[in-house]
Amino acid sequence: MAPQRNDRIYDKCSIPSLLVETPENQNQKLLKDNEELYNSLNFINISLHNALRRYFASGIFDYARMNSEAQRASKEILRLLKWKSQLGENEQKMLSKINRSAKAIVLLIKEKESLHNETNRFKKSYFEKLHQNSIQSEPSTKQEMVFNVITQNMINEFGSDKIPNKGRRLPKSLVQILETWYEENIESPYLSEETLTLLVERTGLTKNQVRNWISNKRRKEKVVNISEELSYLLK
Amino acid sequence: MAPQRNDRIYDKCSIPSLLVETPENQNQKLLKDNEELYNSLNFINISLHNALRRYFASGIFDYARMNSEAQRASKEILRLLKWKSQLGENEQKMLSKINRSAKAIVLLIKEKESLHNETNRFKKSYFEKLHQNSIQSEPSTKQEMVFNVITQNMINEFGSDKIPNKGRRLPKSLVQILETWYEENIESPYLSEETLTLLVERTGLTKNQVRNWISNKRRKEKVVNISEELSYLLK
DNA sequence: ACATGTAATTCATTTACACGC
DNA sequence: TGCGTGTAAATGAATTACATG
Repeated sequence: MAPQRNDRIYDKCSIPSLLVETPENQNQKLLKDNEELYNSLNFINISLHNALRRYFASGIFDYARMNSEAQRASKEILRLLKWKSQLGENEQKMLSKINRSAKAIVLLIKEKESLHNETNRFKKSYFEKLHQNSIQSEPSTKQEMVFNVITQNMINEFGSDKIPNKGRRLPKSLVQILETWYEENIESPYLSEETLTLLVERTGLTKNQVRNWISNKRRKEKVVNISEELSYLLK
Repeated sequence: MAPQRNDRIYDKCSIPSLLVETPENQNQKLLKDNEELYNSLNFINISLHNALRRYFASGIFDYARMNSEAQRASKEILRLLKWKSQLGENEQKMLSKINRSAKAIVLLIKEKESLHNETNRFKKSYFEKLHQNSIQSEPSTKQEMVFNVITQNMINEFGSDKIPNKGRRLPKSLVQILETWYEENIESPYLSEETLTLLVERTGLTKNQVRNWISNKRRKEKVVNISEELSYLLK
């Protein structure tokens, strides 16, 4: 009934499963028609695939390289896809693989970005508090190191500092947790002290953030219900 | 197939048809329960209805008054509607009537606004061209007069001046015309010289605006089609 | 703690225009 | 040329935070 927004395709396929098959070995028996298009697509697929494997092998997230690789791939694909009527079955399958890899990369990038932002917020409040004027938060050239050093717990501890976050989206994964709780308790979506603590633990958000989210959610549902109600009689 | 955005409820009921019934006479036989709520709603309905009738009787668009009246009504309604379970059938019907009137008023306001904007653009280019420094476009306190004085034709004639309009929405009614043409010619949505002239006449837009719109529409459809294609194989 | 109002922000979409073919 | 493509600017709806009673 309630309009859910989070049905994103690339959440459904796990990233490790993308890496099971090595793309170079697939479909060695090629086709006559569209051979060039197929080869171009295959090349893109391999390069994306390698980018993902590189990351999962080394654990190092080369943001700039991965980003540019994904960007270039998606532009190249759109360039190739001038006329969809030209696409054979094999090209479609290859596109599907490319799409999955590219979206996995985008997903990774976004997660890193949001974690990077939270990291900066943490660093800022941390340094402002303890070393008021001595240590300036060093210009972070190594995003991957920051990512490895800051844990969720550390963010939780310092998350209650007053850095206003008005309008800034919460990470989708956290919203999903809240959304799930709300749907499960749709009959009476109000927080007890225990559920509040539980959700604070699960999400790493502050009490106020959880309370606000649930409150805003109740309001949203209400508005949706009312206007459905009203428009019902409007034919 | 193509996602249409323009299915707005209040486009379906013509405004004059709203004015056929005089609200004071309806439903004189009242109910015991919720009597107070019903009376409040009825009062709002009457005031909105009167605003509309005032406009259609006199032809004068009292923007500020109508706007504030509609705003006040919608706030009052939301305040009354704290719990939808308290709504009886009569209250729902009354809400339906109120909703129709309020939306008609909002529609009127928006149309006036967009016409007012076009009017100002016209005046600006007109005066800049002819009376470079003598006549400054007078501060327009009388929106309703401007609306009555400027015709679509006058706007057409001066619409080809170079006042960039990037990102500014075209009036919905014009977009509807282009949309209709596009759907009718979906098999080959390309403009000949004659169809271009026809659409320029019908919409009052410039040749370039029509060409741009159709071109942007082709691109949009293509992207939609491609991603449907891709997501199909993604399960 | 809640409903409600509303400010600040973001995101996808709309329109306009530049460039190369 | 008109076309496809890239992209800038603006919009408007949705998201989050916070104030009030």
